[in-house]
Amino acid sequence: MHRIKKLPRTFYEREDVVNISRELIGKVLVTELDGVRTSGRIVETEAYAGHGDKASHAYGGRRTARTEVMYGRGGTAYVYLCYGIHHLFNVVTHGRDTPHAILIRGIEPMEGVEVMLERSGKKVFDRTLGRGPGNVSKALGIDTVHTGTSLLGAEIYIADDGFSFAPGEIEASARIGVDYAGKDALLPYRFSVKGHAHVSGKPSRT
DNA sequence: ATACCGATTAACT
DNA sequence: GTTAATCGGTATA
Repeated sequence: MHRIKKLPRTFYEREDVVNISRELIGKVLVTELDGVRTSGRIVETEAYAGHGDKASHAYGGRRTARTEVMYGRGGTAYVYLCYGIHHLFNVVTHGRDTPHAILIRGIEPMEGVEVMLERSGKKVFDRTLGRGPGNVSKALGIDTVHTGTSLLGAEIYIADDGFSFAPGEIEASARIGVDYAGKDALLPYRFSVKGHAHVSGKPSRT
């Protein structure tokens, strides 16, 4: 039985959100809601570097009821609704008053596949389960009521099960859907496992 | 109060 | 490759 270690507060409360973003690739995102446990390995992430990052909701120090969570401690969930339909799950990093966050964009389903299929309204397992940020939340049962939830608690957390991808399997690229961010849209803040089926976008070639 | 828009997805042509 | 769906957040008055 492999041992699973929940990531500690110190993992999240560090300065370099981009680096943390890369480190999250290969970790396991777990939700345990209403006694039902579902999990998946993170294969795609994007870093949002707070006030200095035009693509971030907290750009320029913007602070509203929605983004308030990002100004809290590292190790907190920031969930919001996009396009009125999709719940996007983010991990808040850095300490108080520095609104860094990491969007989880893709997971490879592990435990509770049946439940995830049901939540996603799918009949059979395929690559779209857990592929793309909206689908990640749907599969894991995360929605906006979970914003502000501590990742050190029992409901939602990220763990290290000892597995890791080889450095060469992880690639950096520009973030998705942030064209409005000008030059910040070009920053290589997106990390993904090369050619992995549960990474959004076209299959990457080597 | 009202108006515009989005860290997307799925279903089209 | 293109586009409709859909509604809370944010800005503006």
